[in-house]
Amino acid sequence: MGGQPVIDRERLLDAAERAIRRDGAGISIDAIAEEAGVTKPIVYARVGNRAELAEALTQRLADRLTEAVVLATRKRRTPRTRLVALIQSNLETLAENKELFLFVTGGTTEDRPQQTLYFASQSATLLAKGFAEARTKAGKDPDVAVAWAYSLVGLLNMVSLWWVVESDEPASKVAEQVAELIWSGLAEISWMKSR
Amino acid sequence: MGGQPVIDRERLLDAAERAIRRDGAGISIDAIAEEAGVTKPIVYARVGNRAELAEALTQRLADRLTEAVVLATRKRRTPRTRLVALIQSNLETLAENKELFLFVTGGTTEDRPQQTLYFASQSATLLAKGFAEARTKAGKDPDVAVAWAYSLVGLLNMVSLWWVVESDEPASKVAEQVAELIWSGLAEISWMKSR
DNA sequence: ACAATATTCTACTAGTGGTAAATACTATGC
DNA sequence: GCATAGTATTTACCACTAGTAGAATATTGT
Repeated sequence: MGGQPVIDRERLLDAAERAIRRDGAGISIDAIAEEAGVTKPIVYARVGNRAELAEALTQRLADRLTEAVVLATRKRRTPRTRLVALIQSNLETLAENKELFLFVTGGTTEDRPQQTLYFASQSATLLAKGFAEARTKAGKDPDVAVAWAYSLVGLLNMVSLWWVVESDEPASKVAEQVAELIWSGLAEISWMKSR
Repeated sequence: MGGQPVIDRERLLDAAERAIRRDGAGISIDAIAEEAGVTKPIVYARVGNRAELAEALTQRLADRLTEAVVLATRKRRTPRTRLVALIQSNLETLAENKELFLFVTGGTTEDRPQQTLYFASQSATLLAKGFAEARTKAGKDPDVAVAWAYSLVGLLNMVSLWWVVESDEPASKVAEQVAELIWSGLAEISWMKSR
């Protein structure tokens, strides 16, 4: 009784990714459906409205990101080199998934801020956990963990966006520069004369 | 020959701000026109399309932001307290202009990433200049300045977004926490065991 | 009064997200 | 083999928005 679905949710998300990669973040649901070889209502039946589509792709991108980061940091020995590797793999992964990144954090969904926060929280919660542990172990207040996590995720996001869209420098160089900031902070160079 | 314009560009931008404050970032151009007591084509004649409107409001918000920061940091003596003041005033100003902030960085304009970068660059170029000077003075490579500037702007943006949308903590507390990270960096607590 | 001209509004197009109702398809019971 | 029940899919539509062309209106110089 009844026909078989012609395409499942994962295939549809694959098609959505392809379409976004090809036509950019401003893609229409119709175009995604066409890429998948079906019509619009199918997309709504499988993945829901545009916000839910963005959410699903956010999940994918976040997974891809943490996977790459884990892979890249695993080989490094010292915390400092792990930090550089983390940043660099972040840059490179987001560059490889540029349009998807822009769709996920930018898309044309009404509740963009929520979307951005959702994307951030995927990475931030992990980080926050690590921070809280490390701070506790170091005998310091672990309360800073959440704020620090969002800080770093925001930092990485913006640097990635800037680098992907505007910079020509190699990822390794930018990663090293940013690592220097995150690692040592601003204390060394006492700037801020008036501004 | 010919009548006087019924409303000038600045008044129109004022009206746009009011409308956004009232109805949120997803506001339509029609609604903005209505708030201004005119019709849509007037908006296009005065400020251009949606992207240009966002750009103009971005400029306003960026100015407001730097003004507040300058005012807040002026009273502080030490670099460290100035940093805290900078962060806190950033948080508070963006909270006061919440919907405008969301419109500017989120809006529903097609080229959102460009828009976000534009907003960021408004603050970042200033910062970058300061960093370059300070680094040179400290005898270190000033090449890091741009990456650092975007890093900090991204950090501030995300922390602000998170704080404005989700956090209940007082601004002063979050500002202090974030300042600690930016000031001293991660070196102290050698985290990053595996992740 | 009248013409020239700037200004504004009305009315429209094109395209989007989203949905309801009609249609095509497939497996089963007889 | 064939009707039938139930599901998958599509067609056709609505509501809304960005953006624009051209009609209508008001103002001012002569």
